[in-house]
Amino acid sequence: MGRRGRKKGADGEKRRRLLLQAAATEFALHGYHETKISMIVEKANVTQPSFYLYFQSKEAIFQELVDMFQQQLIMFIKQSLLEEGLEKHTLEGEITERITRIFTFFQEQPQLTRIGFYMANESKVIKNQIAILIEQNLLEEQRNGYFRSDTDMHTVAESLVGIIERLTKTRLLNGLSKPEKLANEIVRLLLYGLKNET
Amino acid sequence: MGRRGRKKGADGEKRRRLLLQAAATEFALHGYHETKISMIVEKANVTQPSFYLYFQSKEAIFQELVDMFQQQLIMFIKQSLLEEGLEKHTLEGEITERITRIFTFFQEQPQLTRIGFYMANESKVIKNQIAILIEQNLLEEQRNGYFRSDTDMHTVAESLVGIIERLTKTRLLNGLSKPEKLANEIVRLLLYGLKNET
Amino acid sequence: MGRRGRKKGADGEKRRRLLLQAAATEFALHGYHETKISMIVEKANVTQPSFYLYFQSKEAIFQELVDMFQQQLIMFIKQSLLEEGLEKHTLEGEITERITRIFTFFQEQPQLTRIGFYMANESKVIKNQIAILIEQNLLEEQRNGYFRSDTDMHTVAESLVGIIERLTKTRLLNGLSKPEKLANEIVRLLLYGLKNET
Amino acid sequence: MGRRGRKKGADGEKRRRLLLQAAATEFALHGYHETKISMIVEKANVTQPSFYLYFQSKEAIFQELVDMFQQQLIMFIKQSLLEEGLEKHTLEGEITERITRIFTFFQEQPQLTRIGFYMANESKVIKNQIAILIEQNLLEEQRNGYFRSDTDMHTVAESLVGIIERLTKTRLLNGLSKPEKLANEIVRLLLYGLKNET
DNA sequence: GATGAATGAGTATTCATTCAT
DNA sequence: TATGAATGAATACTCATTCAT
Repeated sequence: MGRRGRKKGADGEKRRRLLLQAAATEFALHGYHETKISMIVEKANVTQPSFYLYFQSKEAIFQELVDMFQQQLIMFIKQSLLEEGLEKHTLEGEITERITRIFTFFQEQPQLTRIGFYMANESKVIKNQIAILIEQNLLEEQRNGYFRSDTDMHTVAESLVGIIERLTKTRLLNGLSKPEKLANEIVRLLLYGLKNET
Repeated sequence: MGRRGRKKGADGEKRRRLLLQAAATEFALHGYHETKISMIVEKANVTQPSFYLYFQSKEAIFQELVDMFQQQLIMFIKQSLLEEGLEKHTLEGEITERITRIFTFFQEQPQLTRIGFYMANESKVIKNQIAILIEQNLLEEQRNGYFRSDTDMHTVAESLVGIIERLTKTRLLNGLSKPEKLANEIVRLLLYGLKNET
Repeated sequence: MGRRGRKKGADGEKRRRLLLQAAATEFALHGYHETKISMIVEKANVTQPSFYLYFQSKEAIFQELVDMFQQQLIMFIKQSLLEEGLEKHTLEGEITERITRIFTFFQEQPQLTRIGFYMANESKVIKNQIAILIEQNLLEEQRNGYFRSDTDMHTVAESLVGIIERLTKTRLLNGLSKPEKLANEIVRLLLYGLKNET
Repeated sequence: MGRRGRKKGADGEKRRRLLLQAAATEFALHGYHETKISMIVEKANVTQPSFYLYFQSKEAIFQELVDMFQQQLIMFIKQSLLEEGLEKHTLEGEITERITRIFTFFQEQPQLTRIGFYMANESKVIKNQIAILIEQNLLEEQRNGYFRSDTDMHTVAESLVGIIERLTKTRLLNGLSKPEKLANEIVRLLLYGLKNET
């Protein structure tokens, strides 16, 4: 069951994970530049050369965290696409469910989210990918007649990403709101608008 | 015209502005850490020690740019509050106008916006202030019966900030959309929602 | 009289030369790897960052010394070619003169010689160039009938370079012999051989 | 066959030789400093700590290779002294034979030669020893009247070493010339010189 | 007021070498 | 005997900041 190249037993893997965890914490807290290798290794109780036993450079470990975020997020979304649609019978419920899941993922991975969704250069790409995914979904519903045909779904998708981005930061990651509640509020707003119907 | 501090004459002021402009360009382009003092002074055609004649530190000049953004934005918003409400007779028009103005300001100050709205630590505070302002407006309209009473205006305000934040980055600052168009789309979305009324 | 790019006054140039001199001494003494930047700056009475004010890297200053050696050597040889041939009437005398000059140059630049002729990667190229130059000279004399026609001048040229290389190290640079004497011995050996004519 | 130190068995010896061979290859190719222990052990398919089971340090293994070169060379020369002189009847033939043998040894041990003759600090000593040996031979022939009495045999010996040194590098080790040919050319040059007798 | 020159204090990275098992 | 893992000790290089003139 050779894990990764020629070396590293269970002990090494453990230490590797320890470093990744420490790095995640520090990066999430202080950002890339303000986080020094010395801070990471201190938190992981490891010497500085040991760090380079497991990671090529500071940039490399940061990138690895970003990749973890990205891959886990993609996996998470793929799974969501497979599971859902079965039980939820209303459109509103389905959309709410999808957004809830994204929030849930962010909630469960607060550090990776801070790093991959807010700090990395790739975060731009990641958000764009999400926006595209959302847009495709919206377009399908629009074709199915659920949404107004005069609305530019690209802008809507971008807006939704913006909303998620902001609420994640101001309400979710600090524990002020729960995924379900946030998703519900957003969906109601986007579906029905603010305007009083009277 | 006796204006003239202890030290710098008109020439000095010119140089100071030159440095601020150069710093704005560089910071907006490369971010805080990747921007070196040497890059700023080179762009401003000024020697390194001269820099410290006008600014205490790298952080100080960055902060000054952030402050400029914040103050100009506040001034801009205050003016908007005074001017508007006169001509626009519909609620939708008024809201659209307000958002348009924010976008317009961002469009006119792309570098300061990048710095003060996206890179600075204060951007968090700035966005919060905008969110509060928006929320207060929304709450008033809600009290006036224009908006549903069952909607949490805090979340709406935050959402709007998120939307503005994202669309500014992905559509406005790169010239893909104009303030009016963006504002219109947003307002329609938020007022009436996506749902097909049939 | 702007010397070199935009900056550096006389003071800077002085320090630059100081560093070059110190580096030459240290490199000649300890070789590239065993010479640390700290040794160079200490010898030059300069701080480490100052070093980087004048040279991009350790490799760069070493290369500069190598280039100096190479260029001075080329200039020296060119000059020799122009001057000589006028007074010296015998072939032997002319050849001796040329070799003497090379030794003289090495003697006057012992450190650069150690660096550029023995330590640098380019030394291979430099020696080859000298060998080619010598070979061309020998071939001409051969065509003129001064030298045996059955001798491979390429090998002779290479041999002469080998002789110069070794005698420079074992006799010249440590002051055991003088250029003239060495050149005389070599030329006599190469022209007439060892064999007793009886 | 009770040979067997305290620790290493036959397997150990094999490994030791493997390491020596790998080290020879790497040192010959990249030099001392650019060769890392990690490169040696990788080439020998051995772990890093194993290396230290057989050699005290990087310097030690390098030194061992240098010693091997030196001892083998001495042995080789001693053998040559015993064997020759019997069959070769002419002086020229005898000298040619001796030089041929040295070249042959270098050709058969290219890596050790590169290390011991060109890279090691001892190479200076080794070359000096060879020079002394040669000088003694030459002096004897001189006393026997074969060589001019007005020639400084010390310089001749040094010159011969220089020639061998250079031709080995530029013609022998890269396969451009064969020992016999090189030796012949050298001896003819040194015995009879370049000068056309007419 | 202006500048050429200088530097203190970091900071990532490397590598030979050695534990602990 | 063998090895996965660890590390002490350096080392080149950077950059914001400040003298001295």
